Amino acid sequence: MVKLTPVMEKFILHWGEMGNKWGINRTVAQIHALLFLSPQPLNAEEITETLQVARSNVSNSLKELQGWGIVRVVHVMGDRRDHFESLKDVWQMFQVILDERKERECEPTRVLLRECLADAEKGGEAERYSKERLAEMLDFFETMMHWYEDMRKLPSGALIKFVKMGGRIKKMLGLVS
Amino acid sequence: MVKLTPVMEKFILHWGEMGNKWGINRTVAQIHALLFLSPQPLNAEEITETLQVARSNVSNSLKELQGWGIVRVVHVMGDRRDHFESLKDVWQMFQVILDERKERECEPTRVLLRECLADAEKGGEAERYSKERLAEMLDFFETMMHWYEDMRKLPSGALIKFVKMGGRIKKMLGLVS
DNA sequence: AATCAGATTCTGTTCTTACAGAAGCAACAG
DNA sequence: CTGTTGCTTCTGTAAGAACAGAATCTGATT
Repeated sequence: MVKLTPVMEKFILHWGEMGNKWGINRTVAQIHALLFLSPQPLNAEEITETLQVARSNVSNSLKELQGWGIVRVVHVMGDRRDHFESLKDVWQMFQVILDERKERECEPTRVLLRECLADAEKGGEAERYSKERLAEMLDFFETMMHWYEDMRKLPSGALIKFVKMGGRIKKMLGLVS
Repeated sequence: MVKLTPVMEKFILHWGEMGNKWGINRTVAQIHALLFLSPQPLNAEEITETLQVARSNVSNSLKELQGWGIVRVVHVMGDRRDHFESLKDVWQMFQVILDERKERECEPTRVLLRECLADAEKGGEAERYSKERLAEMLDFFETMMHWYEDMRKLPSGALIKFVKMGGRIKKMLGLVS
């Protein structure tokens, strides 16, 4: 049985709320928070007891988290049960989440926008204005997604350094604009 | 009465689903999409008819959208009714949305993480590991939020140019790292 | 093969959120 | 002052998501 410290509890609850606001199931997020804070991998039973939710719920939530790629199964010697651990590197974790949301949500939107624009071609005058607006929207998506892919490819050290540069970017922009 | 073209309908429905996945009410997102695609501001009645939802629902959703700052009221000469229009500039629109989510969701998380770390100080050994993990998490939030604020401050033209540079950033990084 | 531990899937319940329609309120017009 | 228009708030209902517990499945052990 995992005894939650006050700090752990506080964070886990908040993370659940956060998840909720971003369209992620509350207990899924809580389990993620728990695994993130746990020094050792936990098995499903332990999670059940610690968070006081049904075993089945934990099972499904863990599957979801594995689907996102931020939790994985590990095995402990002499124990048949699956144990679960979260990615611990925060940068990597968010990168994985962003990758996933890009594929699941942005990519389909990009496709749809392209379709809409193609349809709008055939629609003549009636679709003129929509076409304009959606073209801008598509441009935005394309641009951002490309940009993300470029950043994504950087070795993670370089990326972090880059982001941490913050304000100094301005000067660089001066150089190239 | 606004007659939806096939393209408008397609986009509005998709935008509703999108919104949903990101924790935004489906009809709120649909109304936003409709206003985004509408060449003229619409009044509540027109929205009600076009999307086939209750008047009250439209009223509340519009308030929500105004709260986010991406829809505003305008008035038409000789018409007492409020009319509503969406921001039309996509870049500006997403900037506003990000600003808002940063304040509503990221900022409180940053605060909470700071609190957790302070609490963890007093917690002694029991909180050692949590402290480590949460410190990294806080660092991530601080870094990203600062970075966003820096980018945010750029004149929008410069920002767009910057993002559109995409891959060439790598070279610049080479320069400074 | 039978049993057991562990994990998943299924089913019905509960809780939440979204929503329609009614009622209420405010501004204006006659 | 009264009726009308438009908007918002309130209330009950309905749809959907989350969830507990039961049932089922898997595969390891004896």
